[in-house]
This record gives sequence, structure tokens and C-alpha cells, in this order.
Amino acid sequence: MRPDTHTFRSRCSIARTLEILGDKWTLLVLRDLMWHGKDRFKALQESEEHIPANLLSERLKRLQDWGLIEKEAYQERPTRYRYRLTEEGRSLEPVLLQIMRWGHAHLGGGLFDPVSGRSQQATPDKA
Amino acid sequence: MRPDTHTFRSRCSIARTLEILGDKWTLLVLRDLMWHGKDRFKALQESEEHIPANLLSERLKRLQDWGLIEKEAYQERPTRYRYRLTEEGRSLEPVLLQIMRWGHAHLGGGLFDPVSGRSQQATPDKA
DNA sequence: CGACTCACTTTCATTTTGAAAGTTACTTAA
DNA sequence: TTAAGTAACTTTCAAAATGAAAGTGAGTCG
Repeated sequence: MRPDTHTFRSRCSIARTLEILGDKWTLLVLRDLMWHGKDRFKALQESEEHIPANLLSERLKRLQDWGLIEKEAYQERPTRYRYRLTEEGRSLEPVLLQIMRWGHAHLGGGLFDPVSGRSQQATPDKA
Repeated sequence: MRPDTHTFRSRCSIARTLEILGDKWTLLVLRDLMWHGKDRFKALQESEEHIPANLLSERLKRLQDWGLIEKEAYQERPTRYRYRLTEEGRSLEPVLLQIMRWGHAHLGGGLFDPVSGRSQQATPDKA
């Protein structure tokens, strides 16, 4: 968490949330950690959208600062790291689901079912 | 809508949604149109977070392009404009609500009730 | 030794942001 | 009949963020 150093721009919950998650990449990192078993730097980098390495690095740091994920060396020689959602991070699942549903209904993207771990493909008649 | 010109970077519904809404301002504009009766350029500008005029102008254009809002001259001499959510734009309410709930629970922001039009203030013990 | 992998960091050109001032159309007060 | 004011933008420009690519360091493998 980041209680002391940070000053929010407003008291609005949406504005506050956007200070942490309001960009084109952060929620995709959380999506991959939440649902797609991608817990390593390289795996996160290689997702469909191809986040640049420097941005991934920055975003992971920010998410750690806010206590939404944690980093763990799960192997020595060679040292390998794993990122995982904290309980606070996991609590974002309803947000991801809601955004996904909207994108599926209005932009024709896929629909992932976290229970089965499978996705339905796009509604083909939209952008 | 913007079906023809635009190519999405991936088939993921979340990634697609973030191409339209993934920044620090767009959802705040939608919040103000959705719940706070701010339908004029000036009113939107004067919200707590103070979006710069050039960004507000750009965001309003983008939201129009995607068919989420529409612009209407509701008065001549002097000409005055009003922005309003389309039905597609209204369909983002569950997304806004979910983000708001998360921000309230985890970042201590306010909690607005769209039914009563009133907000509960921040949980005072968090950032 | 040389090649390869992972997990980054650095570099740098391009793009976006944000603060401020400027513009246009029109109204109202002096 | 200017003068000031308001709304809705647009323009300007410096600073910050983004993104493509190359570089780094620790370690392994053949």
C-alpha cells in the first residue's frame, strides 16, 4: 500500500482508482495474473498485446507499491521471479469482469469464463 | 460508432475497452454525464479534478466517435451545446459502479448512490 | 569458451499531457 | 457604442509518458 506518500487528486472513488489503473496496460497485467496463469515477466511480456518491457517493469512496480501484487523469487540458481496477486489484487476481479462484459457486448471482444477457464469468441457483427 | 476505421490491438474485450476508456479522464467525463447532471462543456471542466480544456475537447470527440455520447445545440443566440449519453453510453453504468465500489473499499473514496443521487463519504482510515 | 535464457534497464525519438493564453460568437451593462 | 463578460472551444508549448530497440548481468548448457 501507499498510504503516506500519495495524495489523491480528488475524493471520488473512480478518480482515485484511475490514478492507479487508468492506462492502457495495467488492467491487462492484472488480467493475465488473475486468469491466465502468467506469473513471470517474460510470460506477461508475450501476451497478445505485447506490452513494452520498460512499461511492464514500471507497472509491476506500481502494482507492488499499491499492494495489489507481490514479487517472489521462487527459485535460486538461476534466480527466477514470480508475480502474484495479493488478496487486494484479487478483489479487482469483479471490475475486470464488468469491463470484459461491456467490451464483449459493445466491441465484440471475447468473453472469458473464470470458472471454466475458457473463452467464447467475439460477437462477429461489431467492430 | 467506429466500426470501419479502427483496428483493435487484440480480441480481448478488456484490451478493446481500454483503447476507448483507458486513461485518467474519460471515465470521469462519463461519471459526470451519468450521475451529476453536468452536460455542458464548462460544467464538465469545472468538476473537482479539473480536466484541461483541450483534453476534455478531445475526449468528448472520441466518445462521440464511438457513439457513447452525443452533442446537441439546445439553444441558439447564443448557441449553447449539451452533451448526453446515448443508450450505449448508459450501458457503462455497471462498469462505473464496480470501479467506484472498489475505490471506496480500497482507496477510501466516496460512494455515490445513483438511486438517491447522494454520496457517502470516504472510509476515513485509508489513504 | 560461446551461445542462450530470463529479468530487467537504458536510450531515445515520438506522442500525449497539461497549463495557459488566445479565439469566436454572442449578450449585457455603462 | 464601446466595454466587459460568458460559453465553448482551439492553439501553443514545455514537460512527462510511451514504445521500439538495444544493452546489461547473472546464470546455465553444450
